[in-house]
Order: sequence, then C-alpha cells, then structure tokens
Amino acid sequence: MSDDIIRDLGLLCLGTRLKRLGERLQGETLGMIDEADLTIQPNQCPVIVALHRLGPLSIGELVGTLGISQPAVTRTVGLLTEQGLVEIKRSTEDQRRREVHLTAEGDSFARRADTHLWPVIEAAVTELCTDLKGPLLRQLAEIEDRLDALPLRDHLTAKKEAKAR
Amino acid sequence: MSDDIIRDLGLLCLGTRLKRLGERLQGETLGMIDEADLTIQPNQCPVIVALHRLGPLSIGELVGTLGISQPAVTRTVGLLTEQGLVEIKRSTEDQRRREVHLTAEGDSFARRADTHLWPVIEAAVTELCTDLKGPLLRQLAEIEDRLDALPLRDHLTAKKEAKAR
DNA sequence: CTCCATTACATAACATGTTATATAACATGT
DNA sequence: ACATGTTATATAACATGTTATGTAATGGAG
Repeated sequence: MSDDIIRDLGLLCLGTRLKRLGERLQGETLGMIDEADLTIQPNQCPVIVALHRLGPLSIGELVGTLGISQPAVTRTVGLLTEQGLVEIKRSTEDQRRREVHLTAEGDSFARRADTHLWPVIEAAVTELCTDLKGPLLRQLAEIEDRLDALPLRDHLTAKKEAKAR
Repeated sequence: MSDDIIRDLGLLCLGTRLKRLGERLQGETLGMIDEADLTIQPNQCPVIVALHRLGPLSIGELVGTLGISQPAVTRTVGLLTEQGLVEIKRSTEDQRRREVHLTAEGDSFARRADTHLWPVIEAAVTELCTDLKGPLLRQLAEIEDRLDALPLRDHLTAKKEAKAR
C-alpha cells in the first residue's frame, strides 16, 4: 500500500489516473515552453500544429482532428485569436463555416516551435518513456516514478550526461 | 495518417493524449454511476473511497493520497459537504487542521458503491484493458479503438455474451 | 514571553473540459 | 416559394485542475 490511493485502486481509477498524469505532463511541458521564450498554453499547441500541417480548418474540422468537444475548440480558437496567432474567415460557399487560419505571426510561431520547441519536448518525453514495458498500470507507475525522480525538462540533459560518461 | 492529430503526434502530445483519454473514461464512468442510481461526480469518488478506507483525513492528508493540489481538494470537499456526504471538524489539538469525516449518509453511500458500483466499473475497465500489450502509445490507441467500438458500460455485457457462446 | 518562520487551509484568477441548448445558414420535400 | 429538418457555431452552466497568494494557528529562537 502506497500513500497514493489513486494508484492503489488500480483499474478502478484508470480515468482519474490518466487525467492526473496527463495534467502533470502538460504542467511540466509549460515550463519547457517558457524556457523557449514562447508564450502559449499546452492545450493550444495542437491547434497551432494542426493548422500548420494541415492548412486552414473549420471549427468542425478541428473538432474532428483534435478529438475534443466543439465548445472547447471554439473557446481555444477565440483565445488564439485574441493572441493574434489565428484569424477567422467566414467561408464563402457556406456562410455557417468559420475557417481558422494562422496569421503571419501564428505561422512564424509555428515555425519557431517546429525547430526549437517540439523537438525538445518530444525528445524529453521519449527519454521519459524509454524502455517502458509491461501492463498499462505498470508503465504509468514507472512514468510517475521517473517524474518524481526528475522533472521532465531534465530528462534530456540527464540522458546526454549519462552518454557522455 | 489518421484524422486524429493528437494520435499522429505520438509522444509529443502524450500529456494531451492521456488527459483526453482520462476524461473520456471519466465521462463514460459517469453514465455507469447514473445507472446505479447514485449521484456523484467521478472526481469525488476517490475522496469518498479514501475516507471510507482510511478513516477521517485532513485536507492535507487528502492532498497527499489523492495526488492533486490543495485547492482542488478544498473545493471538492466543500461540494461533498453541500451534498451532505462529508462533514468537517476542526482538529482539537491543531486548530489549523480540518478533519474531513464521512457523514452517516456518506458512509451509506460508500457502502452501496462498494458493493454495487466500484466492482462494476472496475470489471468494465479491466475488460476494456484485457490483453493490452506493447508500447504505451500502442496500448492507449487500442483502448481508444475499443471505446470507439463499444462504450465502456457495454464491455462487461459483451464479455459475458462472448463467454456464453 | 514576544517575534518570526512554518504550516494548513482558503481564496482569487485563470485554464480547460463537458453537456445542453440557442441560433443562423443550408438543404429539401411538396 | 415555404415549412422544416440538418448542420455549424456560439453560448450558458457546470466540473475541475493549476499557480499564486492571503490568513490564522503553531512553534521556536532570543
């Protein structure tokens, strides 16, 4: 028995467990975003990436590719609009559709993130998940333990140092 | 390339992915709670279980065992208090501590859930996670696919029917 | 026995998710 | 053309998480 009841409850609390770990990872990611001198929230990243890779998308198309609810997309797009990273144009054929485009600033942001931020995050998470094996709960526990031992942003450096020896 | 960019981005979006799946599972769980004629939110369940298994706990102790922030615990406890499931007593020795106790109604709720709800949820999630193997992302994708094919609450019945053949 | 650091909790401000529902634009059958 | 069903978004109400910070109770140091 650990002192973590969510962990002890196993599959009964899988949803809670996944959510908790996801939020923890996003929180650690936010720190890495700050270090890259970029200003964005973790949840907004997938929207920018989607628009950068797939081109302008309507709200509904974003809902489909992001896998979250339409109101969540509407709000996130609204926030990104306020930040000047995207702009909304009414579709010419169908006046109901709102097409979300990256602005010049948004595109610039996406390019910088593509070269300076995403690779760093992906490498750190990859390192965090190195050699995970076994049942889902086992792997989740291992990730939690590794994060307890070392914050996400330090996993990359840790690996490099280990190799340097 | 699927039409799910979070999935396509792999480890880069692991946090977002875990959170999304966790929320999905909690959402499906909520449906099962309703079916059991119980009224509670998914996130409140671990608090009830913790108090039922470990006895009265302070806010700080709940923070420790639930692994979430103190303000989150404070609010959840406040909501459970409004619902009459728990009550708060000031500790006699240390006037700063607030001890959270299950009320008679809360205890009754915990007992009912212990026999009628938790086993059902755990069995459904266990069935959902049957024979998962491989890397973390592979297992997550498999869970998502299985949920797409069949809502969580139907996984138990599905298993029983499969066995009956 | 005061003064101050620490501890435990509350509160504010914000980030996000969801479901339910309103609204406007399209599409259609008669 | 018109009434009506469908689709695409917007909005409301609510559930939760976080960080930052305020406040009261403890507990030591001088």
